[in-house]
Amino acid sequence: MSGQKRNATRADVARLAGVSASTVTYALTGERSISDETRKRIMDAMAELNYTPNAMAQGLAGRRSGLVALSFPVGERGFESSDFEYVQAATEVLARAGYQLLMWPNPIEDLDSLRRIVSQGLIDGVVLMEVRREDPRIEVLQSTRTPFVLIGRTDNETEFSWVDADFSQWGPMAIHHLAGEGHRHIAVIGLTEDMFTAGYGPVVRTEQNLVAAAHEAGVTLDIERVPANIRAGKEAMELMLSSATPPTALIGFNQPAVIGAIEAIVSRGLRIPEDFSLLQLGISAEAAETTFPAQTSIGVDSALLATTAARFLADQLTGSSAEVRHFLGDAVFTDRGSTGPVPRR
Amino acid sequence: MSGQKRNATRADVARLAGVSASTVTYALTGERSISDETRKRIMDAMAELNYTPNAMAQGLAGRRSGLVALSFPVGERGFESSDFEYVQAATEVLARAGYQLLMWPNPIEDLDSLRRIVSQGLIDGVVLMEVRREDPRIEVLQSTRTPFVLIGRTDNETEFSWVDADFSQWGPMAIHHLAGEGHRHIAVIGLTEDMFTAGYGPVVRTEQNLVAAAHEAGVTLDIERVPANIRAGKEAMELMLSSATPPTALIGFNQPAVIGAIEAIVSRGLRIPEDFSLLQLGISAEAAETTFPAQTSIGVDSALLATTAARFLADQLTGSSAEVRHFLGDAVFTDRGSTGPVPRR
DNA sequence: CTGTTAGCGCATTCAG
DNA sequence: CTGAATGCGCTAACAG
Repeated sequence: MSGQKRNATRADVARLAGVSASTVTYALTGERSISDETRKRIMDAMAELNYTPNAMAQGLAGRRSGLVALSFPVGERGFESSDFEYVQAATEVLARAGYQLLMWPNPIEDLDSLRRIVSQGLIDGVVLMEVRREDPRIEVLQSTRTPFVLIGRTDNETEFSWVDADFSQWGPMAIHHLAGEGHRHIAVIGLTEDMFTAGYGPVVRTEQNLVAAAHEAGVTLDIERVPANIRAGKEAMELMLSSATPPTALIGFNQPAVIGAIEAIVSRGLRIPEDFSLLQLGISAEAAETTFPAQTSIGVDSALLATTAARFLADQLTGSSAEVRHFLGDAVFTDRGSTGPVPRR
Repeated sequence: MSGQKRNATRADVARLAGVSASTVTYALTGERSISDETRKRIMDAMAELNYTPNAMAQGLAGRRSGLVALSFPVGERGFESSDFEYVQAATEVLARAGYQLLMWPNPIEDLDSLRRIVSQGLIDGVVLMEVRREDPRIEVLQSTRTPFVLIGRTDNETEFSWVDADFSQWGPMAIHHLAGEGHRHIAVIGLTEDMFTAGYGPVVRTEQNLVAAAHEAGVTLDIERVPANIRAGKEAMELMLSSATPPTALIGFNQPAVIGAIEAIVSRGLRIPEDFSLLQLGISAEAAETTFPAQTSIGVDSALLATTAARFLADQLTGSSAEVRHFLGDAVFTDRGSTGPVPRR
């Protein structure tokens, strides 16, 4: 048992196959034609030696590492169960383009680490998640000339490629659905403004469009903006339900608060959806199905967003498209049975 | 505007500082002593040129890449909100040891990709999450001689380093707490057996210890094992509550099912904790606080586990400890107000 | 305390 | 269709 100390190198393969080292490279890349005969010998030798090209050497000699980083600042809001859809979809698309996706968990503020890792020549491109309206990571990537794509938008929408949900559709779709069921007085539980402005830029428009659509449909809105916690949602809902003309439906855009709202609704003896309709915006499937009752929702196809972002980046990296590209994902309605016709009184 | 085409190299720094190239390296690593005078000149030159060592070249020439992969098969159960604690803690510990943590999202079954990435010489070590009782990734890592540490245990506990929760403490701690509040008849909602055996190895012991502790404390147990979904939990709880001698407390080890159980409890008009006590095992803080009411729980300090795992691996990588090491994290009780004294009838 | 010299494993000219 | 020669940027002996 000598124990193979080191991995086989290209030279080992060349020797065993009886060809020159560069021929092995060409057999691998297909950059120039090779006789079937020699190719087979080389393939056999590679298999026998269990050869894997050394990524460092490839990276040094060539210009690319084959690595793409997904900047996923986990501290930003923790993980959401749906996030894995993004990751899986992006991983797959990039793999087909010859790139490995690695998740970079460091916080948005950790710009030094980001600058370091992209300056090191380790990373060919970056996909940014949890994008803020003004995102400091962008300057780092631009100044290091690193290709990148955003999942989300900054205030500056034109300069770089991004994909995002088309929030403008959400409000009208929600109103249309509930108004269609006869609801005329609808409660809205959103986020407090500071949450909005912090990073959730385009989301602000959701509410604007929602208000406009309500006007148009002749629906009265009772809007509460509360912090993202259960208690706040419960209190807000109790308040609205105890008004002289209580709402018959709730549009939520604040997951924890809606859980509190459900509690308030149920503890009043109201059944969902028979007595009260519930519709939530922008919630992951798992989160929507983890409450009781499950929540009918309007959101975006996360996997589609991620796939598109990955394709944008891959095209940029392979040079097949250098232009700035944008993509707005359509709103997706998912019926989980929490809405119904307005109750007859 | 010439536009700096390429990044500055070590040679550029050496030239500007008027020293030899290797001296620059030593100034960086501190592997040998350097006069303050020259060090300063070198540092200045690096700053002026905005120099960052090329990771590929470092990796090729040296033996290490400085990269550690966290095998985090996201498809396994999606993300849990608490997972980011693992990641952050491990990232930090490894950063201090000079390693960058990257998350590797590919599925457990994707052994080819795993083999490829570790054979490429890109990855110095691996931390495995979502460990199964028989985990195929281990063979790949062993055969490629890649250092690794498990978060979780396999059936084979002795051969490799791991960290894990000390599940054996959970049952007794739960019984002790509830018995101390006077509860004598306790419901248990666990997972169906196939879920156990699939991957959740040591967890089986949790129930064994729980049963033993109940015997000792003179507590009667009503155990239901159900699939991990809301409906199953609701039905199980309704069944148990409608028995002749209904339980006064619930120990849950099945997050979705407990949500259903809460629904069943509340809809009977029972208040938590005044009329009924609820205690859940192994739940993340966020999940526990996202339900209404929040759930008192017994679990493990995830960050501590991750920190320890990272330290084990770092020691292995830096050679400061080659031995196999194990760590069992103590049970942690977190009171969120869902348990109380048994109601007087 | 500092400089010189070999490679690390591979991609890519350049020749044939 | 194939081989030989250079160099990617750096580490680590080896020499002072």
